[in-house]
Amino acid sequence: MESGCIIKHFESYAPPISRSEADLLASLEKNPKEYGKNSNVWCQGDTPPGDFYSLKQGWAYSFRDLEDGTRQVLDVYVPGNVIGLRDYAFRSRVSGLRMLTDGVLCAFPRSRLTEVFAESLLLCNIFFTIGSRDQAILIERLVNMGRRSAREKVAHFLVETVYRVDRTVTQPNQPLHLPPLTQSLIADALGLSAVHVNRVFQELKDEGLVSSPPNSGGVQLLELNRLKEIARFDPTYLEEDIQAAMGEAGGQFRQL
Amino acid sequence: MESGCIIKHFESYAPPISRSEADLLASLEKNPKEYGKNSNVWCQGDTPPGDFYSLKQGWAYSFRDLEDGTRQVLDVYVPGNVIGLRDYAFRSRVSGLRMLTDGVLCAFPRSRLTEVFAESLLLCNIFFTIGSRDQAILIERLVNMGRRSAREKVAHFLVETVYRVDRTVTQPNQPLHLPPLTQSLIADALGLSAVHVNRVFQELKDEGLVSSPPNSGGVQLLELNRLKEIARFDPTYLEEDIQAAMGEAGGQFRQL
DNA sequence: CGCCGCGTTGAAGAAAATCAAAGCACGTGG
DNA sequence: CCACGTGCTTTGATTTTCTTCAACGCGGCG
Repeated sequence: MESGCIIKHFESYAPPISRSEADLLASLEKNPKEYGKNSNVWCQGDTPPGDFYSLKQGWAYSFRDLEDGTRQVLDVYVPGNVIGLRDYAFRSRVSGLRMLTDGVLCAFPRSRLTEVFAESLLLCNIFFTIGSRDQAILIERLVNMGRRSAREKVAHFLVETVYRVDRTVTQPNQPLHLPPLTQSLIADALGLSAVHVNRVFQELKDEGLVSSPPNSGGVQLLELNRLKEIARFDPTYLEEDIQAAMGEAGGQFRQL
Repeated sequence: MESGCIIKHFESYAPPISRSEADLLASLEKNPKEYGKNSNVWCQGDTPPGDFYSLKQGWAYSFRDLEDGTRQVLDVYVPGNVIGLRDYAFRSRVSGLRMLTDGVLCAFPRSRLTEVFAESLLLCNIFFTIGSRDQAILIERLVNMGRRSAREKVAHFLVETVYRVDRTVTQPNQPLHLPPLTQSLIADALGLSAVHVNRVFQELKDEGLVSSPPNSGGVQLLELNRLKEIARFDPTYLEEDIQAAMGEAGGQFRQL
């Protein structure tokens, strides 16, 4: 994380980044702040939606609380993710953000984003890419929730999550490491009841596809390929490409 | 539509638009093309994802086809909407786009967008606002699908759709006019079976909340307020605000 | 006319929710 | 060290919601 988590993450979009733009990105990581497990970074309805954040360490998730006491988990974030662009156009937060574990976030004010747009066309494109990717993930979750069985939903959610973790934080030979997702969080993400998620888990455990060692705090995926089959998982929606987005003009910089 | 549907739509985000920027926007409406009802504008997987489109006339929807023959409808578009930003970061289309009625679309190439970013900070912000709004809509659909009953889902979907139509195309004293949504399209949008959607409709009709005159081709909402209650509809997520997004620097232009 | 897409209806069955209770790990305070 | 509370998981019994299958009606259109 030493060289800047955002930069590391963005390099996966656009490997060759200029020095000045790296500086620009680094400036977005100026205000690291620690947040405790289960603390709210912001709440839905907060006004005005002040800052964006980059997640430097730990896991977080965004969610909506409903009038009837239930909630919908919208997305789970891994280190390197940029969070809060979603609220860009609104007067108040459309969803809450809460820490899944202890972690570190870097805030940067919304107005700063406009400056970044003005200063670098590449970064403007990168942020657009992030927005596009965020939409692709939401769409896939929509498909998952709308047209798949509980078993498929759970498998898909797990596989997607390891994929996303893998992209940014996995060390080479570590086993696939998932955040400490509780079953009721998964349920709230997939529109299921916690009880039913548990039953699905039993099934998957009996088949030897996942395990949940009581102490390690989370789930382990034992048979990733089998789970992908069950989920009919197609990772296309996670494989964005800033080069493609910018076309032949890919390398061009904005004149300052 | 004569003065440009996009412009009209964007003025609802940011009323005072400069002449040069209006020209820029107008240039995005240069290639109107007609599409027949049920024709595909593009298909999921099409590569590369060439153009964005603005919907000038008619209705359209985006969707994903699944391996098992089912499909998930992702969003319904009304005139004035900009469609396809979602694919910005990808090598191929993540979803298909099909016409719900005869209509007119204006294409503009992806590369053109980068030029627009370079030329106008305001427009860059506007496109960012569109992306943010698109996300908010997807999130609301996620909530709808995950944590509401079929009755609530249908009510919510209908109310949202009239709201969006209302914003851009409704004439003052016309009755609330919906696109000709088939029940199975609604089902595919909400993750329900067409049969069950039909039963929900029967219920709503019996209560006098909606009607479906056989010839008018669609649904009519008779008791909007009652439907909003049922759906627990909160329009916040449709009320974006470019001014807020740009902050105090709202009026500034990029130096060319 | 006859086909086709869409809406409607009924009956049966599957998937998931709900309700209720108990177990288990972990931390906290006595 | 042990008792206790708390949050999460597990399990069974029951009920609800929604799906599936199958059939029929109905209007438009070649």
